Amino acid sequence: MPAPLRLHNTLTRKVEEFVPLVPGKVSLYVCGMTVYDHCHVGHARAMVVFDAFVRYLRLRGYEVTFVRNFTDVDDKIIARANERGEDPNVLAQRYVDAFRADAAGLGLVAPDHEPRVTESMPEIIALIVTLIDKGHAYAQDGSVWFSVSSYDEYGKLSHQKVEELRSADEALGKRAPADFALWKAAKSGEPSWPSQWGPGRPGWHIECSAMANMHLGGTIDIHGGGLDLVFPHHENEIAQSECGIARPYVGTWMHNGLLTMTSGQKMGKSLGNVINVHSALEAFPAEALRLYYLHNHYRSPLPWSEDALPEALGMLSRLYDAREKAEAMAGDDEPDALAKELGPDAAAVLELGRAFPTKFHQAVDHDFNTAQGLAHLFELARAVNRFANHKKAKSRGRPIVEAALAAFILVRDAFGLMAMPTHAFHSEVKAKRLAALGLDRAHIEALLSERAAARTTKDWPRADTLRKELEQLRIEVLDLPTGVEWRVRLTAD
RNA sequence: GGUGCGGUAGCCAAGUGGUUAGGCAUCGGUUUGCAAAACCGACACACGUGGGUUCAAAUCCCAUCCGCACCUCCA
Repeated sequence: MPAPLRLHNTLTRKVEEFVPLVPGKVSLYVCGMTVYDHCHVGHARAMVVFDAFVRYLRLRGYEVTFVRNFTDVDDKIIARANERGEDPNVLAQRYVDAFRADAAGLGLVAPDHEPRVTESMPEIIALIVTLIDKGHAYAQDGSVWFSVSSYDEYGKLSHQKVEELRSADEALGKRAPADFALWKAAKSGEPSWPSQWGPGRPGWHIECSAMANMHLGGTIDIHGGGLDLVFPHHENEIAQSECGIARPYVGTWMHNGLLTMTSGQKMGKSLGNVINVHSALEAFPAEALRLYYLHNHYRSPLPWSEDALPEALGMLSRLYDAREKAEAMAGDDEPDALAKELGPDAAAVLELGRAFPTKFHQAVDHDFNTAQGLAHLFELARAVNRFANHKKAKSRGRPIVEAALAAFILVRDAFGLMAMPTHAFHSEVKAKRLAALGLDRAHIEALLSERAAARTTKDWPRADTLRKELEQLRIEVLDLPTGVEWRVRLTAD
């Protein structure tokens, strides 16, 4: 039996027990990208949060069917293509490819289905026909509109009142200001598909209703997306689906908070303050982004700043280094007796490691509180480090840290963090930081070997001069018992 | 104007009425040839403000101030 979870439901605005329609199975639909530009670090938050959520559900024993769409026909795509004198389909495909590269870079698990609007046209048209037949929609001059007044629960997700809504697309043949397009009559030069109302294309919201139904069936357990989609997108999806397919449309609505700039404003394409995933991944490992997202609660706004990724990378290094110390320990004594012999720091690691799975799940089962789950891991890492200072830890400590090592594996499986061997992590960090700062590896290595030579002759002044020279290049030299290591400093000067 | 979310130490931040969450920064100490990392300690009587309920409030209630988002481009 999968573990019981509690999730915040936007519909009720409460954290409630999650009960899937079919015990043990979860159908999950997440709104994907509208492919008219690169994926930025705000999109990536939604992608990573739901990626980790899928991993966690599976770890907890649920059989998950995960669908994430591409919206590849849309006003914005057409507008962008016209600006550039490019075919909209070619432009959309280019950004689909770019997204796939970013998704791979971020280490996202592949959805079970990744439907595209252009490949779902018969289902979309069929749904519109049903809505017209049932009296929830009307055709006018080659377009089809959803009649909001035909659905008296409209507004239940976003708590908007129909009378309060401003109107857009006025004078296009709508009967009421709040009505929204299901099908847009083609204008010249736009991509279009034949239909009984004439050539045209789907409105923005209908595709998700149709594609969710195609791949997951009438009622879906969880629908996710960014908070900014609550209105109008998800509100309209509910109206379309509940009038045309099934009620309820969705059991639990999950919305992630938005990335904000330090000024408090959100990051948005329209504000021109975006950082692309691609450039973030050139300078930082994907796990640093992942940790940055997951060390906050998914529903909170998340401030972006220059320091966000360096700080997250520092935190990640801390975890990797603690794990490495534990991995390096040997010994095969009976753990409880050994803990008694080695003292309170050993006993603390043993106890924290053993308690970890319970504490971790308790935190994360409660509305996916990844921040609190990770806090427990940091607590454990500190205990490991403290214990590792003991003289006998390296030769005999392995049984003491065995449970702590299992904790790192648990977090890896749940969140996709700590998935690399430590040396691979550090060499990826080095490569990316060197590239980002434009540093020359050969030059650094020459300075390092010169310093090594000075140290063998105990020429300390020369060694220190070289250390300072390297420091100015942002290279930190570590004289470890196992040999000389070096790292690229993360923080700004 | 309408609908929501939020204000927790220098900064970010979790908190599900009852024992120092966590991270980052700065400053001391241990350690180190010098450093770094790590550990220990300080910053720390933290919860926007004013009332109320309670044996007990960051948490519940009322009022109030401030910030942000959404109200047909948005993850």
